[in-house]
Amino acid sequence: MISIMNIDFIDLLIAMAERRRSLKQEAFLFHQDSAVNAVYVVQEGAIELTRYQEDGSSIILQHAGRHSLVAEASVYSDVYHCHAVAVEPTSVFEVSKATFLGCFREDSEFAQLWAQHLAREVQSARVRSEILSRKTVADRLDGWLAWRNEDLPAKGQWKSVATQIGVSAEALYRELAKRRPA
Amino acid sequence: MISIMNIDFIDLLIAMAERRRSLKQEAFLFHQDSAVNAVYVVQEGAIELTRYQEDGSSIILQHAGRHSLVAEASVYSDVYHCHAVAVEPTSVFEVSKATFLGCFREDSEFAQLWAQHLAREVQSARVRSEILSRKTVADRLDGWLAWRNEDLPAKGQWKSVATQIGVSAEALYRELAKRRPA
DNA sequence: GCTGAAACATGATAAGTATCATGAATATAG
DNA sequence: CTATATTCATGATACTTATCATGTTTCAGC
Repeated sequence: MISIMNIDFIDLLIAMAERRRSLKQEAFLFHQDSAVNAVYVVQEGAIELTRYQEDGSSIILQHAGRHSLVAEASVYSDVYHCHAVAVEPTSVFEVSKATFLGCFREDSEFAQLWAQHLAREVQSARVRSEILSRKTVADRLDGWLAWRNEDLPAKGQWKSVATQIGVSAEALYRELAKRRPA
Repeated sequence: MISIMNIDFIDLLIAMAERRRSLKQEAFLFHQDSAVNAVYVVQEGAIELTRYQEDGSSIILQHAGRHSLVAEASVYSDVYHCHAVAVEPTSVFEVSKATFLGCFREDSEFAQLWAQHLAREVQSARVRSEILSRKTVADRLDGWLAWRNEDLPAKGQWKSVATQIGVSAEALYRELAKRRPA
């Protein structure tokens, strides 16, 4: 592949950013049914996307952390199908939808990077599903380790791993203890 | 959006198909580390993508059922990073990678449809993750119902729902029984 | 109308985890 | 260096589900 393809799409988007917005915890980035005018990349903090149904039920669609693109699919919609709320103090980069779609149409390199980004997101989301469909903490941890085999564990970050693999921190500590050599 | 955008990308790919391949159960569609020359859409049956590590561990990357595109991310790779095996008698449509990338470069409508397809896949894979991170059968079923609220349940298909939400069929039947009015 | 296969259904048991509690080890700020 | 918060750690209990067993219903094909 061409060398230019190695640049990260998210970095590219950040470089293209036209604005920056800061949100207090609990503040909305956008509301369900409002018009889609821009795409956002989380600079710091986290945005949670939640869809509410008429019957009152709700479901989380995405938990977008640092350097995540918020609601990729919104690019292809006129209105948002979910609310976006900052779950902690958060700042985001903003690129207008017009700019984004313009680049996509005119710059085939940009289009390629965007598709590549999406394809990878698909892959990692699917892997997460497979990990979460495993029943025991041991199996899920094995899956997590098998997936990101390059960069091993994390120091002081096990708690966040617990969240990722959908188990309580306590259960993960116990599993880790079991694996520690005597 | 333009009306042409409503056509399904998968249907488009099927129409473009240059070949069709039939696989017996357990047959390989491709192997890890072999060159990527084509993309495949499942016509009938199912393909399971599994990645094996040096240490012997493995993880399922995708379970591609009818009308699923197999290993979207392979389009942006020279070699496959996983094995693809038919888990039942399966037939697939084949489109060469060259044709695919050519269309992407020259036909902006095709590119748009491809990105749109990927964005939707990202979304549904993320939703599945959120559902699977819920702990009880009741919560997962609620999530499943909240997600595909349009077309309700399924007749004679509850068992497959059980697989999707990662619970045993028995547990799902019990939950459904609880919800049935006296 | 049979027949075999698959879905549907429900009971009993074992296993694994969430949760609550409580405390030690670390880190971070002042 | 001390205060305070966070991670790390481990125990006990209740709850939920996987699994095995067994039986009923449904339905396509003959």
